[in-house]
Amino acid sequence: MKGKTDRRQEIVQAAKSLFSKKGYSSTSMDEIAEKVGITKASLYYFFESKERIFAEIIEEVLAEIRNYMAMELKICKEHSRPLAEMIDRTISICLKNGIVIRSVDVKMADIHPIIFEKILPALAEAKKNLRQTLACHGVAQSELAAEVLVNSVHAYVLQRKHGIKIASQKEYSQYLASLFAK
Amino acid sequence: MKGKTDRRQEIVQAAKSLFSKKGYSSTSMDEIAEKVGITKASLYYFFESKERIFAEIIEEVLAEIRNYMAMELKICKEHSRPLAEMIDRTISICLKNGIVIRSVDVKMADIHPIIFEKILPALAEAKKNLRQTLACHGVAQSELAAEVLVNSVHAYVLQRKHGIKIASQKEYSQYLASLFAK
DNA sequence: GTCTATACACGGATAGAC
DNA sequence: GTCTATCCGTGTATAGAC
Repeated sequence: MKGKTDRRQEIVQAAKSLFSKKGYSSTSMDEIAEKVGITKASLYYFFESKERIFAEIIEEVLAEIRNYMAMELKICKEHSRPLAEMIDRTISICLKNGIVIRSVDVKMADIHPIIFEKILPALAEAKKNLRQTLACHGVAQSELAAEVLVNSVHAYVLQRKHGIKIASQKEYSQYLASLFAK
Repeated sequence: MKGKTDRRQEIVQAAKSLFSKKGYSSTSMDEIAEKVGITKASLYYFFESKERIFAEIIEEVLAEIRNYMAMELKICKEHSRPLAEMIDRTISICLKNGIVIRSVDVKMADIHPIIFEKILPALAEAKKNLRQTLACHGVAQSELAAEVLVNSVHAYVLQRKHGIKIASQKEYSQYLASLFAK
């Protein structure tokens, strides 16, 4: 009925939404299947395991983030734009994806080491791009700044997902920018 | 053989260590029991459920954090001490406990609402004390600052636990202080 | 491709002996 | 208090029909 790629993508979307909210191990294949509107068995037509779905999500998200970060670096080099806007866009991208990938999270998910090793480079490159972009915006100690920024955005997305009261996106990004700018 | 309170405490310690590293739902009662050196069944002599162990850990950690925060607030009001030192001490306390409790984490653990409601006040008070302490140190927008600080320390502890390369505690606390101080 | 049925392992929890 | 044995629900994954 659906194109093969469509279904795959639906599954990835459903799983992404559930993993990001409840965490990898608390999410069952049944829940993913139900969200897609098929049965659990059908998932295994597209993916050989739950871990493989997780790996695909991570690869997909990291690819998008990496592309985005590369673009931000380019923007920063060519024009002079406010840091707050860059952070605001970063939060938007992360909210759209609904999930912020950090190596700790992957380690906590207890994903098979071989899969983990495969995604490490993408993770490292995304972080490197973020660091360079911050440096380009004149942020001091960009390594540590990137660390703080990633964790702040990670927590922001999570809290929004769980309906926990938190500052507006605009307020939050301006605050973070003000921390790094001074 | 052991005093009743001792065993209870051993169980709490083992569970704390495992929950904080692998997360609540990825940790099994068997693992906790093995770490203590008893069987799973024996755990149920002391605790009626896995959730109850979790609740006890949270209560214990929050009590310590709350006391510590109250002390920091007092210190700050009476003497004038560097912010970096306060942050450094906070990280030490969190590393010692091995776990930083945030409401998102409790929500993600999918703990029974009734238990969750019980710990909410302690969570709120700890955060309030942190906010006041930061304000006392002259930190602007202390609400947002507390948010960023908690998440940074949370991530720091987690990364240390998983052996992920990160700045030294001293460097990290000084950096965070420098962000808030300016 | 999607389903029903099922195999199989794991995890939480209890029963009852010692 | 701690154990062995066991119950039972859930979860991943597979077999095989349609």
